[in-house]
Amino acid sequence: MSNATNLLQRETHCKDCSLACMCLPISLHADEMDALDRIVKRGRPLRKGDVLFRQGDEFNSIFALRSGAIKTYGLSDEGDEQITGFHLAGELIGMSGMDTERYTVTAVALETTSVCEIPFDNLDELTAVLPQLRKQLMRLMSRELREDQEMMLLLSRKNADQRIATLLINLSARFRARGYSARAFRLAMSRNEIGNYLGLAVETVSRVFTRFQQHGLITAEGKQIEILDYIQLCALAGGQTE
Amino acid sequence: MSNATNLLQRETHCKDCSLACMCLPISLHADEMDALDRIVKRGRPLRKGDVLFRQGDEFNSIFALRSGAIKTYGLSDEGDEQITGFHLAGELIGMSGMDTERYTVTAVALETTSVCEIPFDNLDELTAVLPQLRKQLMRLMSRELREDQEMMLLLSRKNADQRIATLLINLSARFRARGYSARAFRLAMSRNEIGNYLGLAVETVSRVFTRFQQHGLITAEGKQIEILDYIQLCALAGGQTE
DNA sequence: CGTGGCCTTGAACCTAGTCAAGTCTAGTGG
DNA sequence: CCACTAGACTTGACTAGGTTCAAGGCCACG
Repeated sequence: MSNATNLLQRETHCKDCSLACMCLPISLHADEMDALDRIVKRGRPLRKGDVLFRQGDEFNSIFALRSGAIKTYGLSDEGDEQITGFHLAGELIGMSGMDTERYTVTAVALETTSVCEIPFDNLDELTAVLPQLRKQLMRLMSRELREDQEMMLLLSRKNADQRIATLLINLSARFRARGYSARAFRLAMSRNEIGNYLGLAVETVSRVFTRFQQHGLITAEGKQIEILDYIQLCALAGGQTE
Repeated sequence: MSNATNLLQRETHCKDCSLACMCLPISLHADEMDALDRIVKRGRPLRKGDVLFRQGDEFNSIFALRSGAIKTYGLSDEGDEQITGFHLAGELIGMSGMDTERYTVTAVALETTSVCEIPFDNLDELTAVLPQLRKQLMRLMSRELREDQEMMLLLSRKNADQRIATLLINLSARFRARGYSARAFRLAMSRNEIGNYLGLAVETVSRVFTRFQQHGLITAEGKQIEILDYIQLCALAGGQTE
C-alpha cells in the first residue's frame, strides 16, 4: 500500500529473483512465470521473532522464503516446542498443512526475513495448466519427504557428535548453494534451538562445539562458525566415528 | 496373462475396492475413477520378502497397497538398513522418489501383499484434468510429511516405553480404520524390525513388551498382540510417563 | 554498571545399548 | 511323526553416552 511496499513489490518479480533456480519457477517460460508472479503476494519483511503462521491456523497459502531464516516447530504432547526444521532462502514452507486444512507447525523468523505468499487455491489452479509447475511442486514436497527421512536416520542412529557434524555440513552446503561461503557462516539459531532440533540437551550441544574446537575441526565464536577440517567433519557426519 | 491374473484384474477395479475411501480415488466420480482405473496395473501378489522396488531403481511408478504390509528402508551411511515406515492396505508408497527420479528407499513385503502400480507419468497427466485427484495426491504427500514430523518427535523426545506404546496405538488405529479389530491384531514385523524402526535395540523392545505385560497393558504371544488397557497405553503414547 | 539471557563447564545419575547366555518357535528332512 | 536346526525372542549383567542439576562466565542492552 505504501510507496515502500510498492517499491518492494516492483523490485521482486520471480523472473528477477536470484532464487528462482531453486524455488517454484524452475523451468517455467517467461509467460508462465508471469502467471505465477501474478498470484504471489509479497508483504513487508518479518523481524526476528515474528510469526508467519501458527500451528492450527487455517491453511490458505504456502510460503517461499526470499531471504532470511525461519524455524518451524510443533507442540509435543507435553506442550513444549519441537523444532521440525530450519529453512533458508529459496525454500518452501507450510506444505504439511495441505492435508488437514490447518498448519501443522508454527513458523517463526529467526532473523529479518522476507517471504512470498502463494495462495494455495490459486497455485492449485495454475498447476492444472502448467505441467512444469506441477512437477516442481511435487518435487519440492518429495524432497522434503526425503530430507525428513534423513532426519529420522540422524535421530535414530547418530550420536551427538555425528548429529552436530551433520547439521554443520548440511548448513554449509545450503549456504554454498545460495552463493555464500561454505567455510564461514553465521548460525541464525541459538544453541538451545540446535539442541531442540537435533534431540540433544543444550549442554551436550555446547560440549560438542568445544570438543570440535579442541580437535581443530571448527572455530566457533558465538554464532559465527568457521569450518577448518571439512573432510573430517564430513566423515563424522557421514557416520564413521573417525 | 494367465486366467488367474485376468480374474484378479477383473475382480479389482477402483470402484469396487473397499479401500477407495482412503486411497487416491477419494471423491472422484464414476467416470473419473474409470480413467484412473485404466492406468493402474495390477500384478500378481508379492510373497513375504519379495522386493517391490529397490533404493536407486529408476522411479516410474508409485504403488497403492491393496492388501498385506510393506516395509520401506534406506541404507544408512554405515550400510545397515534403517526402516522408514510400515505400510498397510490403502496407503501409497514410492512418492519420495519423485524428486530424484530414483527410489530413495527399498520396499519389501512383510507378508503376502498385493499392490496397484500407478505409472507416474500417466498419473501426472491425469491430475491436470482431475482437480480432485490432484488434491488427493497432494493430500497424501502432505499427510506423509506430517507423519514424518510425528516420527521425528517420537525419535527425539520419547523414551522406549513411549515409543512402543505409540507404535501399538498407531497400528491399532490403522487396523480399526481398515475394519479390523483395534484391540487384537497380529504384527507383520519382527521385534528386530520394530527396534530398527523406533531407534531401539531388539533387547529393549523385548524388555518393554514384557514390562507392558507385567503391568497389564497388553498381552503379547509372539506377534499376536492384544491391548488390555487402551487408555493407559494412549496416555503413555501421548507423552506423560503415567 | 547492572541485569537477563545465552552459553559453558563440572559432577552425579540414569536410560538404553552391548555382550553373553539361554529359550522358544517354525520349518526341514529323516 | 519326531528330532534337528536356524533364526527369533527373552533375560541378565555390565557399560557408556547423554541428561539433569547446579554453578559460574560472557555479552548485549538498557
